[in-house]
Amino acid sequence: MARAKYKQIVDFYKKYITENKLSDGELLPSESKVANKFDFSRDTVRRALDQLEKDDVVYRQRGRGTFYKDSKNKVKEKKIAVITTYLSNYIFPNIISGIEEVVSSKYYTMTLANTDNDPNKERKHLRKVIDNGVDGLIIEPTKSAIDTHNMDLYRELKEKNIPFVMLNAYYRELNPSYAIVNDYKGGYKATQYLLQLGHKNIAGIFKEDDLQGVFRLKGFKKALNDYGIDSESADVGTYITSQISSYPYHWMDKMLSHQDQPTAVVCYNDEIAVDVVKAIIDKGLKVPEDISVVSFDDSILATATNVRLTSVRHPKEDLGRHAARLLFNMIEIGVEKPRFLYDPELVVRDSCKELRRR
Amino acid sequence: MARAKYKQIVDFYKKYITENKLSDGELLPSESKVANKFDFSRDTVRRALDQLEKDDVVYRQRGRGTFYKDSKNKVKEKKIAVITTYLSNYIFPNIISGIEEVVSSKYYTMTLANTDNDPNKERKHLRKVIDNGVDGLIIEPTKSAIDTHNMDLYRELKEKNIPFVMLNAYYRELNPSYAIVNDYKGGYKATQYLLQLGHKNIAGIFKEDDLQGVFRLKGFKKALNDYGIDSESADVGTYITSQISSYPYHWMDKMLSHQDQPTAVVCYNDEIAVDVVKAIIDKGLKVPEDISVVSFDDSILATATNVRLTSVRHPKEDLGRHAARLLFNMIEIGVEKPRFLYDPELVVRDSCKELRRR
DNA sequence: TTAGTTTATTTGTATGTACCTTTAAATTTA
DNA sequence: TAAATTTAAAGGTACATACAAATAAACTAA
Repeated sequence: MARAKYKQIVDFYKKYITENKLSDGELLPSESKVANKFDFSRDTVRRALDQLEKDDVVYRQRGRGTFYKDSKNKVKEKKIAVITTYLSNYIFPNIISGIEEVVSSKYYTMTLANTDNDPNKERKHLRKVIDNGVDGLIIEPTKSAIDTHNMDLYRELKEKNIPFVMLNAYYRELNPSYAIVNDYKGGYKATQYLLQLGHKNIAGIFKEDDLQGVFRLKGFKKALNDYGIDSESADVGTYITSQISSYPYHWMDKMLSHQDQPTAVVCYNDEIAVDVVKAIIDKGLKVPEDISVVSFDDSILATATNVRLTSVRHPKEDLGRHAARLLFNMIEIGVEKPRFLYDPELVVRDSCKELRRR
Repeated sequence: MARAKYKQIVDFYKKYITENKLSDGELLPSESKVANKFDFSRDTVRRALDQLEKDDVVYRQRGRGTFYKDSKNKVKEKKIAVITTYLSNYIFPNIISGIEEVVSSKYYTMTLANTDNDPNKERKHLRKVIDNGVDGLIIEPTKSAIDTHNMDLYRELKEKNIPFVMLNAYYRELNPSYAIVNDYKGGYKATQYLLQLGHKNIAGIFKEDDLQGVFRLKGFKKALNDYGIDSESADVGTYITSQISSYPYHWMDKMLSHQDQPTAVVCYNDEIAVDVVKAIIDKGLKVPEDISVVSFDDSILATATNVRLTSVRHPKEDLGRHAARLLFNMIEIGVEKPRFLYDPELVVRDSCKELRRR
């Protein structure tokens, strides 16, 4: 069967509704009339009306007829989900605020969840999102550099055509839509700045279980190499999420015991920088007089501390806004792979000192 | 017709499902078998299955059969809405994080919106929440002390039996469920602390368009009176939301030009305290040596600043958690008016000095 | 053993016919 | 004129029949 007859009738009724600009409650041609018109059996017409009734386009009343049921009474608010690693601290409130700003300007609501950078929690929330049905998803992946064991669920998102935008980091193999900061360039610029101030012995501390850290480290090494310093000889500390509370302080403390103490440190982000600065001060040294520090994200911590930190800007609210807009482009216009890549600059403050050229 | 035949078949299938304790996806007797069994036409059986399919009890696959669709797969996730004045700054991320923690431990999702303390935005979001249907709402009212022009919508919430919990402040006339801090006591304790340190000339700056500010001011005055100081003679500055960016600094600046300069200031919250401290420092004075400062909320600002602030504790995450739990008690157990009133204590840090008794 | 083919079973589409129930309008009656 | 009755039209239920399309199991050939 090329095309079911009853579907022709469905189309006929739909066309009738649009062409005659019917409004809510208006009468449609009766079953028998349409059956005669097409020379189909009345049962075929009924089958079509069954379909339309199921689809909530018409309602029927015995003895009266079949009536158009206007869809404007059933506009469903659309829902998007936002899953980030954290909610309440650091730059995340700003990112979320940016998303909310865009979301609530449309007829959408957003649901929030956080993973604490735990892939199991991420899995739970992804499952929930898929099973429950959302119109779109903004997600910051957990441990994006090492752990991809929720890849199956990400693929399920794609199979079920649930539009999603990856935030802050993305899995290359998924070839997804994303809104991220160019961390490689950020790492390069931060390090380049120190090099231009005359620093040669530059240490770095980076998180290695998310892609932001991996790329920042790559940029760090590239800058060193470009300025004639073997990046392999540089002191680099790496840590993972679970070590976050103790590692940075102790690593810096150890660095300061070296005979060949670094003159500058590149820190994964402002949170780490705060610990690093504390370790420096506790050793009786000063920032930037003895040690220069640069970090990332330009968060509230960068200015709240005693030494205002020189930090690579993170767009925060703006990244959130962009992520939301990308998602809307996918949902409403059907844009395939919209992307936003932010090229960060360095915000220079008081935590770095120029070395006299030797 | 006494009873439609197809309804007998509907009942037969329903009975079959319960008696054989079918679980999701199990096969049901085929159309023709049932038709033969009852000696009805197959079309009548189909009519019954159409009904069951419409009711989401079965699904059919051509060539395979008709299968039971277990309803436990259709449990709808419940939805609660959270409306706060702000999202991304100050103590709000913590409050929201506390709510989220409780919400996501259950099979709930939460939607977020913020009002910027603007009653019009509040109205928009309330309208959305009511029209769209949520299972519950946590809301921090805007300008709770002066503006109640969304009272009609709050009443609509009650009429439609949508459970809601008011956060941080509440409208007494609604007699609602709430999770708040006892700001009166907080105001009293903060002021009492200064009085006990020997301060007699104490100024205060309070926000007057929300109830937190009104109650904190009341507690402030009560403490003064209890210690034999006429609260009417005290220097009190009040401001509203729109003046927040300029008023506190200038007010403090003016205070310091008085011939009878205060020795201590009670500030509405840490944000204000930061501006007040800045005004003091800009005059060449020091905290706490010249002027003592206490504030409210014990936020990140209280410790991030140069002078660590003595501040009245706000439970933040815990308040969020409590608000969410109260709401669940209303939704799931039907508790009538669950309430949480936090009795705050003062966190003593470095911003106050003891005066020698004269 | 494996790959393709056939067959039986199941649901999906379609037609024709018959009669029932509800509704609203037309007609009749008091 | 107002109330009661009749009638036409609409959708609702039911049966018989036929063939189409999808699926899974049984069968067959390489």
